[in-house]
Amino acid sequence: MISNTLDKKWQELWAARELFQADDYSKKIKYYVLMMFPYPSGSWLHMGHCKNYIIGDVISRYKKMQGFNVLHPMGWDAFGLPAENAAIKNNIHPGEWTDKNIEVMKKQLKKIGICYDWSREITTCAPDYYKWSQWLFLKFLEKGLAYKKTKKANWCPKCLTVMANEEVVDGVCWRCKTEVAQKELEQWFFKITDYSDRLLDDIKKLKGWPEKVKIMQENWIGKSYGVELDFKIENSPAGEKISVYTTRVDTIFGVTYLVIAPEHPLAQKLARGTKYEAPLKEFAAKLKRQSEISRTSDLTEKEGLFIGAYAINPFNGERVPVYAVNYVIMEYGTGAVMAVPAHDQRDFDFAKKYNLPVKVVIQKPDNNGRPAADLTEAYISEGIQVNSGEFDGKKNTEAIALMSEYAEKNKIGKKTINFKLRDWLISRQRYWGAPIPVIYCDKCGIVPVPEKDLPVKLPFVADFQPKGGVSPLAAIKEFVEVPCPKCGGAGKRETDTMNTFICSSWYFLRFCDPKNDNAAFDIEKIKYWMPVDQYVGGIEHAILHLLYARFFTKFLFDLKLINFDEPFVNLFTQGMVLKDGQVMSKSKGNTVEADPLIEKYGADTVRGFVLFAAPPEKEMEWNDKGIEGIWRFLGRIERFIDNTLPLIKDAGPVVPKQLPKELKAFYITLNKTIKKVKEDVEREFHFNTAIAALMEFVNFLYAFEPSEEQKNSKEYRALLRLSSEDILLLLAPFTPHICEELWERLGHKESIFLNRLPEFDPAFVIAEEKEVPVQVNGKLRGRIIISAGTSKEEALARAGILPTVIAAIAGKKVVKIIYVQDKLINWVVL
RNA sequence: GCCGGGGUGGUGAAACUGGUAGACACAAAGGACUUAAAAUCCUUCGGUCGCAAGAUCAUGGCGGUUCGAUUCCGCCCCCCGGCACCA
Repeated sequence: MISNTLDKKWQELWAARELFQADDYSKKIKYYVLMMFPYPSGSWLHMGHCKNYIIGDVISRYKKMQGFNVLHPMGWDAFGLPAENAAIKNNIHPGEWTDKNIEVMKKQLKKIGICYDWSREITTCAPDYYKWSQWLFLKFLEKGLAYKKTKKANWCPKCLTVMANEEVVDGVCWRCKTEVAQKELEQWFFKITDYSDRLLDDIKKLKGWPEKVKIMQENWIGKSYGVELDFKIENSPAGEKISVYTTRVDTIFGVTYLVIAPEHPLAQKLARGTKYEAPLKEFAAKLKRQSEISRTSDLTEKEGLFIGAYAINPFNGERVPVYAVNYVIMEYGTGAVMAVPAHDQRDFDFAKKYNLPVKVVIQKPDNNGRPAADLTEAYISEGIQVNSGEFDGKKNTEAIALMSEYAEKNKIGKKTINFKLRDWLISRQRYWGAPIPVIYCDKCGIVPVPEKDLPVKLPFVADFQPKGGVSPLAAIKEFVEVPCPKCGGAGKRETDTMNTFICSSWYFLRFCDPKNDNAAFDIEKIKYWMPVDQYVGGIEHAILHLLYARFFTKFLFDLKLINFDEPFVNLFTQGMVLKDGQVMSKSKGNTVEADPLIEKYGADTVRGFVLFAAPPEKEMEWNDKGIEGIWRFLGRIERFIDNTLPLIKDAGPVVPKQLPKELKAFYITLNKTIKKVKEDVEREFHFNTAIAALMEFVNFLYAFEPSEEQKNSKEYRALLRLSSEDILLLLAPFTPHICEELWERLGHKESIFLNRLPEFDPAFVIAEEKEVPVQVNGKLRGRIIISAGTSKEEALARAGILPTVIAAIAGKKVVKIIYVQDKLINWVVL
């Protein structure tokens, strides 16, 4: 009876009754559960996707059955390169390709019984959505947080566009895995670095986020406390100084040379006109050709050359040579570093190679004045200052503070904070994205497109291939050539489009008010629905999307457009589905499609199996061996209810206090099951053990044999009916179709989802009889069954007569008896 | 290298604050029903010894704390994820 016909029947009824539509401003408490919306890639849904949406669906239905006003929307992150590539390959418009894919995916989501409020569906490539993405861009521009600059940017030679640092993973493009190159280009940036501190500090507020994700964000932001110190250049008529940044000012007396990035303007300037000029130029040129990854990999051998200059250590006046090296990068700190080979591994490696002196200034606590020649590696741990003038004898951890103060007082340096986080590069040289709404005018400069002219619609183009670092839009004359909105003179439209992460940085807000033509969203609706109570998605977005979404939220909070500054209260990152040890994905060709399984077993079995196989946060290696187990389980429930239907059709309510002993134990088993299922779901979504508890209960029902006189008693019949109903209610979020169906067979006219989950009766969750393990010296020697609350004396008496216990104690001296009421008895003997 | 998370039967996994290790399933074996098969129902199912009662070993390895450790502590091995010349 479990079948696709059944799936279809209920899916249609749910849709027709608008059962899962969220109600703005309902008096019920709201609950916003959101899945990271997908890119409509057109691949048939595979089990990896399904797991994700099934988890969200269970949460959504469960919350609904707890009486919440649930918002569970779905949309499409529909701008992006695959659509464009498909367009180039198959000569189909990206929009058309995207729409088709959305249709397919939507149908599939419905087929596994996911209940979204489809009336709120949004598509980021639709003008009524990207109009507001553009509007948000203008807000950033207005506040000075969007700016243009020329910078060496990450360039993907395959996608033919630039990308943000966050999109470069292990030196390759996160999407196409091509090695990323560097290209000097003028680009649009969002000043996310203005929010570095808040993005970092507010991680504390994210109590409902996995520790792992928070740590990843923290590392990405990469805040460090240090000192910037000025080293004067010896014999420099212009009074040049090299500024270095260090987090280890305590090692300043150990500086034996300075290292500077070869592209540092000062390096070039100091070498000018000397015999070092030419080699330095060559060295810099060589590094420029090298990709960022091979340059900054710590496997790359350290290389460098003396540039002919000496610098003076501001602490002790020592004269040290300046080297241009490959291991210092211009983008971080000041682009120059003081080298302390004794206490920094990189400097140590370099010093060994070029025979530079090593001077120990931090002594290991357990080692008296170890000579530098002895060091086989840098000593980077804590210790005591030596060879450090007036700071000798101090703990280095204390010296850091003292020496920072000293530097500030003597005006040779200042305390500085550095971040690894860089500004977000948001322009892309591609067609299928939201056009950046600005116009260039020779007279007025960069002019924002007036709000009334939004959206700047993507024009229809024939050739989607980007050319020479510019978007295909640049070839559309009608698009590019527009009058300047300010002076009316000749203007040129920006042809870059926005990074798609912009569209996904605020979509959760649009779901609260998806049809608004006058604003991105209405503040009152936002106040009602936001923040998202439960966000669910893949760990792969731990930095990219989640950091950007937090940034947008804080920006909108500052504009007073929203009333909270963190978007997601709870975050759940589900484990990926693997096949042959690899993430399931279309490009790898290792997908297991959901469709055939749904055809064979129905949606409920597929859902149940995915949930039962492992806890949801854990990654699972796909194997459909176990699917029969869920199929049988659902069959057992159906048969049980069908078979007992004559007995329970008109059964009355259970009156717990009047139950005879045997049935009371039955009732307690039911209550314990309710408690366990709800606890497991509410404690980190452990659906697997919740389902196992229900299986156990069903097994109990099959095994239970009432006595002759109870068989047809009204108490027994009431208990059977209650059990059947509670099983269905508890199981409904997991396997909704069969539960609806059986609920109906029990005689209910309304959807099961309009009912509350059962509550357990706290007076009936403790079994009256307990099996207690009996140990001798912690080793299990037997078990006794006692009624709850049996006294210590009686329990010991009962346990003490067990032959195994007598044998184990015989001839030994009893030292102690451990007794835990109703739980454990343990004799300690010598 | 650093930071996270793991390592439990043939398999997926349970064991929530230290208290009966392996719940619940899959696979396997046997049985019942059936002309037969499927479906269903019942039984067995970590290793070794034993007819059995039971004994003994067993949660990556070695130690420690404890009456008692999958759980706490120390050291080590392996796997997965993240970060990584960031000064």
